[in-house]
Amino acid sequence: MCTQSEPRRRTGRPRSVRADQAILAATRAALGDLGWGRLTIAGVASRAGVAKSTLYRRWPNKSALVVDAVAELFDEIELPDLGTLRADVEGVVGRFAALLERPETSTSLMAVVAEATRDEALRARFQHAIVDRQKVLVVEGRRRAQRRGEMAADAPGHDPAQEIDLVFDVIAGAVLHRTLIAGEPADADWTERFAALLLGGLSA
Amino acid sequence: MCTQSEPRRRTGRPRSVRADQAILAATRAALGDLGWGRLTIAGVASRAGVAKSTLYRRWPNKSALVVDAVAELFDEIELPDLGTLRADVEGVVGRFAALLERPETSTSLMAVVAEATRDEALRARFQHAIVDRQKVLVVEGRRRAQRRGEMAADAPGHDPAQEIDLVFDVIAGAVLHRTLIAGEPADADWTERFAALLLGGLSA
Amino acid sequence: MCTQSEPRRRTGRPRSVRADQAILAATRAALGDLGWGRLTIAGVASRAGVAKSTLYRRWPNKSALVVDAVAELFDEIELPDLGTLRADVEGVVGRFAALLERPETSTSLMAVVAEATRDEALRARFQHAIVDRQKVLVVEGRRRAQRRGEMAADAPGHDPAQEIDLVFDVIAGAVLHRTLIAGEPADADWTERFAALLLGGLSA
Amino acid sequence: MCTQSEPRRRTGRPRSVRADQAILAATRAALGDLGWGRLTIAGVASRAGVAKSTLYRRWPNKSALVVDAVAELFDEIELPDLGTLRADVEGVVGRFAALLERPETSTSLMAVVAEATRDEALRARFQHAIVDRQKVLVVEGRRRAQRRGEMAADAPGHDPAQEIDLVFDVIAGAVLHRTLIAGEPADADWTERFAALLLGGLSA
DNA sequence: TTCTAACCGAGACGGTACGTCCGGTCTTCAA
DNA sequence: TTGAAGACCGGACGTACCGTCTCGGTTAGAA
Repeated sequence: MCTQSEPRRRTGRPRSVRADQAILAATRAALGDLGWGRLTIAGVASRAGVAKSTLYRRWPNKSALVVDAVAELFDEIELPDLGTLRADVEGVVGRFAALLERPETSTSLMAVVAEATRDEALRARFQHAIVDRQKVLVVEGRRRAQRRGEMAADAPGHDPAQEIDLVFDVIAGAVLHRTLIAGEPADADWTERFAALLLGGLSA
Repeated sequence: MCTQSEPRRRTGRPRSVRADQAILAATRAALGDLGWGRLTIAGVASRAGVAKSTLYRRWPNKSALVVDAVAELFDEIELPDLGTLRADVEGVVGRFAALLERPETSTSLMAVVAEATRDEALRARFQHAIVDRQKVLVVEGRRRAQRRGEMAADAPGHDPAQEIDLVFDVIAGAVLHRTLIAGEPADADWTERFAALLLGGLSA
Repeated sequence: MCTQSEPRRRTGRPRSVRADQAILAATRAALGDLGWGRLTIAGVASRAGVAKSTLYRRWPNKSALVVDAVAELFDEIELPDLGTLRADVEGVVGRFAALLERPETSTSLMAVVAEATRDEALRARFQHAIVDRQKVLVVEGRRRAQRRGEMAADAPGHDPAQEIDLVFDVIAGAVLHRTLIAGEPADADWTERFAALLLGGLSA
Repeated sequence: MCTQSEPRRRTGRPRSVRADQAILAATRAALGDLGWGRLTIAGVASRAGVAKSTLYRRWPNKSALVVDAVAELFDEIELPDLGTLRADVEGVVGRFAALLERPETSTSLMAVVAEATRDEALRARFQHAIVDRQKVLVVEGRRRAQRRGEMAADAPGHDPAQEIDLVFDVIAGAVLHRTLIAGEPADADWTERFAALLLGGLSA
């Protein structure tokens, strides 16, 4: 959501919680049907059964709305412990790829990134709502692998942040490129070969 | 260019060659200044000192124009033989990163990808003008490494296309994610660590 | 006021009397500052230090509010006996002109008339609150003139209503046209010449 | 029309003359159907079969458009020589009243006056397009009456402008008040009595 | 005194029109 | 035929109000 961080006022009619959800759902539906380019604020409001002004009271523009609408999809990603590091990697790749293949995601993710290039506030919102939410999966997978003994524990004076970022860049970037730019599916075969490459690199 | 493949007519006033270049240059300048979202056709025409109709005679719409304008930037990438596979990998990563950090590239590349999600013709144009042009660098680098003996030669009945695609996804994807999505620079340190990871994976 | 004629309920918190006056005064102030076109209900409420709902509980819409706000100004007009018919005519012209030259009157009177063209209820309210209140001045002035012998008494079987209406149309219309449409001041000179013309016509 | 006074450029596609007329006609139709308050720019454009931007290229806002649309109606008023001053007066009163009783006129005239109170440019446009156009009728009627010997010729050193203005205020104002404010028809009977009053005043 | 109905402020709600902007097409004249 | 200029249609944008509504809280008069 957009303005929830503020210390909620207590006077006046409270904002409709149903409207929030209806708008976000309508946004995702519209993205799936029309894509980013054809998506219209008025159209979203209409789908949501809500006045345009109600929508603008919550989000300042199309980009911010879409970020929040898509962010909710990323909440769904979880990584159950699949027993081995290889399985965990393949699992997260599969889930991320599945997400990117949904029409509402693919069309909007890149458009938001493009907008964010010029809009610092949007970039921050995007980072917080989507990117950071993904990175925890890498952190968690790494912790498990260390617990299982598949990876060495962190050296005492060593910050693993750089390594995590790099692995995240490689995983997320590869899936992104495969599905959205190369336009090929990240199917089981590709996933397996990618995991082999990554694990080989990590163990070297 | 867009319509050059057609069999040029002979009658009437010939098209101004200067206009072509002026339009593409103006497009890149406008992308750098304004980003994809604020770029307007009329603005580009004005910068180029050209009428809108002159522009539309050459490109069917905004996306196609931007693809061609950006594609020219990718022509600049070349990969001189740096002596070792590791140096070649670091070289191509560095060049690609430098390209993505130019404002006219970063803002437009993702926007075009987003548009291409819904527009098959645009996707094809994008593939041909940008993606394929990059992939040859991987093919070339691989050939050199084999010549040097750093990589095994292709097995007789084995098609290396899959392997090339995967490596391309990893390289391009990682740089893309690092620079545009994570918003961090792909500096020398990151590049070195990435190359180590990739080469480790390849040799495993 | 608007809803005062109804048989006041007895229970519950009574309406604030101060609010009534504050709203009407704020309306006149806003009319003077902004004119009819820029006047907003929310703005009036804010000036009056009152909530919008408090305002809507009393008046059904903008037009009705403005009619009542302006009507109070017309209550101020009185016609002291100035000794002669000519002086009385000049007196009423002067007072009416002074009223029309106040910014809150000039801007709103015509706008209300325009609205009333389409709204029968508003027209009735306007007639009662403003027009009729003016006409009595003509009636009173005529009675005085007859008493003084400046005009002949009414013939027994003759209804003077038509004559009164006509004179009212001429006086009010001429001042209105002079000040609001021609945009010229109804100064002493014009008033004198107008009175001469009217009295000439009446005595003929 | 609005921008005709400028020295017409010669490059580019010329403005559609049909659009001008279609827009003005649609405005009058909409005024008649809906009145000033409900009239919508988009609605006018739609009636005229024209894009909104085409309309805004010609008129800056609703008021200016309506002034021009109504002004054309005033062009229709002419005063054929009816033989006597009395007949001429009754004639012009009748025509003016007929104009004010048309729904597109009555609803918009006062609204424009209201707007003009705050907008000097609009006031000037209104003066030129409507008020001045009416006043010539008084000038012309007066000239005829002098030619017929019904009125004395102008004294050599005397400027008749003041007298003309006054008579214009009385005629136009009375009809206006009768029809729009009092809301009574300016029928033959009223017209006759008004003419008698005015002519009595003029000859006195 | 307590109850209670109507009030009050604040502000969100569904609507609707505004005036601006831009995309892509068409029309004119000149080169 | 191309080019420059600019009007054309269409339609989304984000803003501003309207008149209604829903909150929590207040304030008399009735019980």
